[in-house]
Amino acid sequence: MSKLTIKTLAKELGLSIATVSKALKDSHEISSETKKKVLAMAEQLNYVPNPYASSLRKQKSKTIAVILPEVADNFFSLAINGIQSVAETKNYHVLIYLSHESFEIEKNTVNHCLSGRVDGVLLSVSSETSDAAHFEKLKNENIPFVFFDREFENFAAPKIITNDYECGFLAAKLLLSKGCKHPAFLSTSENLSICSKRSAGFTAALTEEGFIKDKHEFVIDCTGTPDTIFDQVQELLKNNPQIDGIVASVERLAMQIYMVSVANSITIPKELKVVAFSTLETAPILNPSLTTITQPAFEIGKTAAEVLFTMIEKKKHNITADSVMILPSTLIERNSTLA
Amino acid sequence: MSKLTIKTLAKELGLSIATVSKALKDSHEISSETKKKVLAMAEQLNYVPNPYASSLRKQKSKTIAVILPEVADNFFSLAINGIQSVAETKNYHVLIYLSHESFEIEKNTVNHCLSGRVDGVLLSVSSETSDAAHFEKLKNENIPFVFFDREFENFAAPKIITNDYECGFLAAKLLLSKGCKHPAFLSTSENLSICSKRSAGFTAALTEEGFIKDKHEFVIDCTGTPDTIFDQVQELLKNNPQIDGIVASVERLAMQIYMVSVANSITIPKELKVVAFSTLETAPILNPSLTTITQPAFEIGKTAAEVLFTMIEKKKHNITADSVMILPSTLIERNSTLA
DNA sequence: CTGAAAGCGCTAACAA
DNA sequence: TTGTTAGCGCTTTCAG
Repeated sequence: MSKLTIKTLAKELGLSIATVSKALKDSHEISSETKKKVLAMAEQLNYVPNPYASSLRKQKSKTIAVILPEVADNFFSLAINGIQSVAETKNYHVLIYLSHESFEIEKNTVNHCLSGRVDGVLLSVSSETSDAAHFEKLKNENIPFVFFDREFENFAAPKIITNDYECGFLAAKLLLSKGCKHPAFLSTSENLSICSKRSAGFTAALTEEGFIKDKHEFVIDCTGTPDTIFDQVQELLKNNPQIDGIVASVERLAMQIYMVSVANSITIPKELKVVAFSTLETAPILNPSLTTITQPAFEIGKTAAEVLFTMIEKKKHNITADSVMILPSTLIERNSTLA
Repeated sequence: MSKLTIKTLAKELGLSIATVSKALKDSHEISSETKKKVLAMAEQLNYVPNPYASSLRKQKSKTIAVILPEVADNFFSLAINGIQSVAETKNYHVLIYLSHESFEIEKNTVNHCLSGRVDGVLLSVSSETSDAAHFEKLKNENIPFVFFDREFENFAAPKIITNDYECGFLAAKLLLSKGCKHPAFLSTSENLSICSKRSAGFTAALTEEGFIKDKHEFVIDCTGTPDTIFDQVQELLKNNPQIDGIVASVERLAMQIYMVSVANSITIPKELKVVAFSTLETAPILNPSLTTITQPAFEIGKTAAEVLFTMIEKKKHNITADSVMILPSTLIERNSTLA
């Protein structure tokens, strides 16, 4: 099967390739007669234009990159869905890259985006990311990009995030109102914008109630691979039996808390109350049902994509601090925090 | 910032672009002196080659497409993870497309893959897909592709699937062994390979036990959007109080069964036993914990990608029926099927 | 070992 | 309204 290019079409039709090209894009300088013929022939021969030739020529790719830490995660799955939903309407293609929470990988991936491969980038930073030089490069090359969910603080770029601080605050207040005397905050990485904000809100609430002396009494950094989290949580609860309430900063931790409580016959909510930042669909049918702070994951992805396309289309790449959008999460009380 | 191409590099170094190009790919026909200089300059200037120029020239894209029904789904998230894990080692890029279970969208997406945009395609068919003409085109154009999880039956192509029939059989046997007299199978679409095989296994088990006259007594097609599934399931259970056991053919259905049982005070497992095809991480901490048939989702994605790359690399596109690989699922008994 | 030159398939001036 | 032509940035013969 010899390849089917615009040249083949042109020859077949007895027209020049320029005419065919223009007809294919419905240019006004082509007669509708010709257009019809061209379209018909293209249809018949099943012609599909080579996107790379076109990208090379036009210097744009109709493609965006989504760089995120992980895809096997409810939040990110939903966010990708949101992103796709707008990419589809724009006829854009979506390249997915996973950083696996690695700074190195994130940097390399961002670097590849400098090649013209993509017209824009959506990014949720890895937990290891400690410097913004790679983001700076994107900016210098004038490649539109938008942070979603996990931003890099102090770097000016559009950000679509949720109200993490308030929700941390709310979570603490909820636990206190339910009678907790020793609430703890399980963080994954204080390096992460979402975690540090959530824990700051948490701490603020405790302080407001006259609770805190030593921050570390209540905020525990629970780093480690998924495999080790169970052990860490178990250790923590064993060594600190006074803990009677926990805020799980991410979904993964909440599940491990439940696992540990099953394994150690800790009854939730009687002995331990739990509230989790989570988009788990199964929260209502857990044992006990789980009180969640649910992020608008789909909306965050969707909005981030919309902002990105605005930048791509308007070439208005200089949107900065003022374009931080905060989509609020919802606290849904369930049985894991019953008084 | 003027664009940084291989030409700029060449000028900067006082070499020809051909030499630079070869040096960049570590060609043996270039002296190591020159190579070193070129690499250094490329590094310093932060040169990133334009992938589209290269793709156009070489007629290959270093990109694969993954076409699947949905991404906000545990199974597919895990599968994508598996796919990415191998794409990364091959330095391939991954384009994600969602069919949203629509035949039309799937066809269009597959058509776009005919343009040379991708070197290969991984596909899990939509529930609406009823004909294979678009797959035939891929084959005619010699574009390697592999089905994963949801295949198109009677179409010869490599397929990485799980042992759906056996598992359907097993699920039925389990329910019967726990004393169920009226087990039902909740299908989403009998059009789907996975559903029809699972239900066939289910039916076979019942037949073997002398159970069945009318297939439709026990196999219920539960189509509809996620929103309506709750109502459908509720309706079903109300109208058929004799049903004392359910096999949920997909994860989504299992959750709705739980929701319905909560809303209608049906106690699982006493009044209703449930076993679900699912990769839900929260299965052990549901109320009650859910008996699952868990697919090796990551492995399926990974293996599918590996097979695809074998085809891409060996240009051995004619792998057919003999390359169907079956990765077995695991039945994990939990409290939702307690006798 | 290095360089000149052709061309991948398409678009966009510019001419006709 | 249609055609000619010059590249987009890169790879790859083929000559030197």
